[in-house]
Amino acid sequence: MENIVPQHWQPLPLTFYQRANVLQVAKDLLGKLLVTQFDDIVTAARIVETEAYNGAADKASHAWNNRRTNRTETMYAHGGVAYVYLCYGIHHLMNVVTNVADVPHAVLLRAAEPVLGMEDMLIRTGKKQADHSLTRGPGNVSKALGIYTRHTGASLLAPPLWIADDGFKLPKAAILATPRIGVDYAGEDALLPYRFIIRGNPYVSGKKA
DNA sequence: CTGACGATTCACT
DNA sequence: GTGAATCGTCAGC
Repeated sequence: MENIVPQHWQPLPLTFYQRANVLQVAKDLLGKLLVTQFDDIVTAARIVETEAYNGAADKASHAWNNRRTNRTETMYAHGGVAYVYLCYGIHHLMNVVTNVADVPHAVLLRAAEPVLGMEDMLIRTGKKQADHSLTRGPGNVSKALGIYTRHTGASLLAPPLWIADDGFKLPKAAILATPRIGVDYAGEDALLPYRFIIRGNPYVSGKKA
């Protein structure tokens, strides 16, 4: 059975992504819907964990010190596109590029809660039964939604890959800021509270907070 | 061209 | 808690 994208799911506008404060965008992405549609297969999940990467000033970022390589070039695109890269040779990590062109801000999507297309997520991940691990952790999110490195640079404003607002309101008190995961190499910047989670959500990765 | 390694995950002790 | 999986990327020669 194929799923249909509800009409009231509105793609986030370019202005959402192109704001100057990547921390604000990372917070505002909580509660929004990450949606993919490939060959009429629709899957969607509500974002419950994000991490901000604050451009040239951020030692944890691929774009620290304005480091520019073939891989990171997408981070220098205008806000509103995807930056997807391969980690450990296995995992495809999905980021949202923010701000204007040549400012390499990005938000890593670390966890989500399945909303639509659970059956197809199970097929993609090879799992037999749904549990919280299905879309917990950035590698798992991409796998469940069918996102790969070939989607890097793709627009987030329309199918096949986009982020939508369905009217869901997240209470401000539900947002918790913590240090980022797996960035110990960044020295003091590893301590910055640039990770945002929905408090108590079972899909959030990492140890209990 | 070569070697080291990562914004991770999972199985296993 | 520990270690393997697995390959594109990047610095260095």
